[in-house]
Amino acid sequence: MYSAGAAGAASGESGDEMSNDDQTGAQVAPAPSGAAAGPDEQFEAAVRGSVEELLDAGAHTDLDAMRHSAAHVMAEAVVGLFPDAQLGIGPSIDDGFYYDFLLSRPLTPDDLAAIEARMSASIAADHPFVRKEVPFAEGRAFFEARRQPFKVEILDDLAAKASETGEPLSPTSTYEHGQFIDLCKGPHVASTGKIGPFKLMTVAGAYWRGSEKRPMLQRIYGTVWPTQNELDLYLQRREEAKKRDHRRLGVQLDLYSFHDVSPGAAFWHPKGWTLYRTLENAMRELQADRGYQEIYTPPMVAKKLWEQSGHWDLYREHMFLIETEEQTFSLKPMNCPESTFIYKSRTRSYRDLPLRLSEYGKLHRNELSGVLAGLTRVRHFVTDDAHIYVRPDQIGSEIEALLGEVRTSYSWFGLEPHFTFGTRPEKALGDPALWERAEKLMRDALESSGMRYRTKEGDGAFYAPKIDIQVEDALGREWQTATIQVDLVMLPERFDLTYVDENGDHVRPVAIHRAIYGSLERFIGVLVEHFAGAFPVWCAPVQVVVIPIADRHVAAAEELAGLLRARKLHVEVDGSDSRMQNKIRLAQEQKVPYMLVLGDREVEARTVAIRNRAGEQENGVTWDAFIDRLAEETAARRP
RNA sequence: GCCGACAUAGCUCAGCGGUAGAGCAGUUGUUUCGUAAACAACAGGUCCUCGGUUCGAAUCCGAGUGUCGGCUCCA
Repeated sequence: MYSAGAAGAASGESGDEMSNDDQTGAQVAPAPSGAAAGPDEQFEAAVRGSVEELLDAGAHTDLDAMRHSAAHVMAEAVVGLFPDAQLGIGPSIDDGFYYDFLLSRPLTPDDLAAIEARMSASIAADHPFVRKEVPFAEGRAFFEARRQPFKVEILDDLAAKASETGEPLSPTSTYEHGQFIDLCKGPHVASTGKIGPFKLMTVAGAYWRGSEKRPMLQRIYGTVWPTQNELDLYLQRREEAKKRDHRRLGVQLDLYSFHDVSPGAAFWHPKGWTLYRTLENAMRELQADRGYQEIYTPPMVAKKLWEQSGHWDLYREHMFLIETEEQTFSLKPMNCPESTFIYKSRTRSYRDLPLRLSEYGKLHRNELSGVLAGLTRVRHFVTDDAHIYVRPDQIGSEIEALLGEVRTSYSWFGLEPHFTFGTRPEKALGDPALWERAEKLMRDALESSGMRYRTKEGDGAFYAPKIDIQVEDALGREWQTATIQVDLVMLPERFDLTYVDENGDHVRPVAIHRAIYGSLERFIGVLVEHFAGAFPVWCAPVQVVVIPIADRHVAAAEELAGLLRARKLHVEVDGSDSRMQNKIRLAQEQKVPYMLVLGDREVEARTVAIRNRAGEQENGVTWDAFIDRLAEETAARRP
């Protein structure tokens, strides 16, 4: 919205919303429609808080322009209620808009209602949006006089930038509607009457220019759509997402819970832990097929190891420290450094490589209290981690194979992985030349694999460039899960790893860090929301509920359950004295794939009446036939 | 960590200065039932914690803890 020379706005994608957490991951913004990236395309975001970012009101389409116009109308309403309000920025975003304000007091829900009422009045009045351009100095003086220091700051930044590049200073453009005037580059709809049905959603804090060193403003989020129907659909979608919230379903399905005695760590209930182990074991099987060897290393490690690995310098703030007997230890935030002890426990030959060491290590990261969120952002979690030591010539084929692991395991859930390549970050370990080499190796592997990926510069781990994998859930939200990193720096150099090559020389191996689920915790959170709790048969914590119709059928039900358990299938018997209808209702609510009804007919014939959770019915199936069918379905791991 | 909101029975929530309520779940009894809720009785609470105001606090105020919505961060 801010005036002048914001041609670079198109780079705004919402890439700056992207997370680069590699193992716990964080939710990433839905991929912007324009961001479909082929192998050659770069994915670049405006630097957070930069003048480019501030200038980009996100108004690239007609809908964006309307949303951005709604932000102006909201600002008009807020200024009406708070004449001293200082205005930040107010761009359009996915599904709506926001505007940031510095106000004399915190906003309340009542304020939101009052703001909405004023907005409606302004829209009804159908004020035209009028663009004006004035010379820079005049524009600056105008906002200075109106006591809008944030606007003045933006203008001063523009001036500074212009004098740097030697370009002429563009005139200041403003948009005015009714009594309200704002620094803005546009575009806008013709008049306020063109703004569709809207709703203010929430108030939140937001640092000015995204910097925790700057003042915190109050941000109001709103949504606006061309038609009432689209607004209703959007609100319905949000309701649907709420119903799928893994925090809510975790309680409903008795999977896990959270307690104030351990913020950021899940308490796994029997059913949740069954799911957890099922996923873990599926991955173990895949790893066994690929020649991984599982290890286990201590969760608490002395400081000197972290000094050697570089974590002490670059990662200490996220580590839980423990002082004992005048030594400092840390709960490990990553598994990688410890695997080197196992690597170094004997002299390695080139014939030993690739050496694939997997570890389901318990990790602790001291995340800020404010970022914790259910299973998706935790302080304690386990990754399906592995460190693969390879010869340089094996990197390409290994990465190829790892990408195959991702495809295979994600197909168990019907998830379609997306790939992002992250390069050397600002805070990075080691020689830039090594980084360049590692990046080239990874890029080559990606290119030769022929798959689509996008690049995010500076998004690598502090010790290695990485390929991150995101998945989209059933509601189109993207989550970061897996990661593959090619490390020439931390493990090989800092821990002085070598192997003996064909010539008898001691040379450096390359360490590939990889996690396919990423954190089990996070992955399960994503799965719960993706499936809305109705897990595929193969990993459902309860695959079958046997429902005896009357007491006299309970013994047979237990017998059938015993046969199922003997095949490692997860079964429960509802032997309560509830009526059958109620037992079915409860099993439905628990999203159990199969309900087996046992009455006189079935017990006599040793058959079952099958009802699946879609409500489909199949009668007279023999016990053996059902057991074989379920065992087959479980082994096949179909989504 | 920062801004704001919220915290009442196992769960979902009502009550918002005058000795704590509902539905579901639980227990017990009756019922033995054919594809999404049988009937009844009973039991269940330091109203998050600590402090303050008040004759009196679940209710008002302050601090702490946790959670939620964001921001920042995120290997």
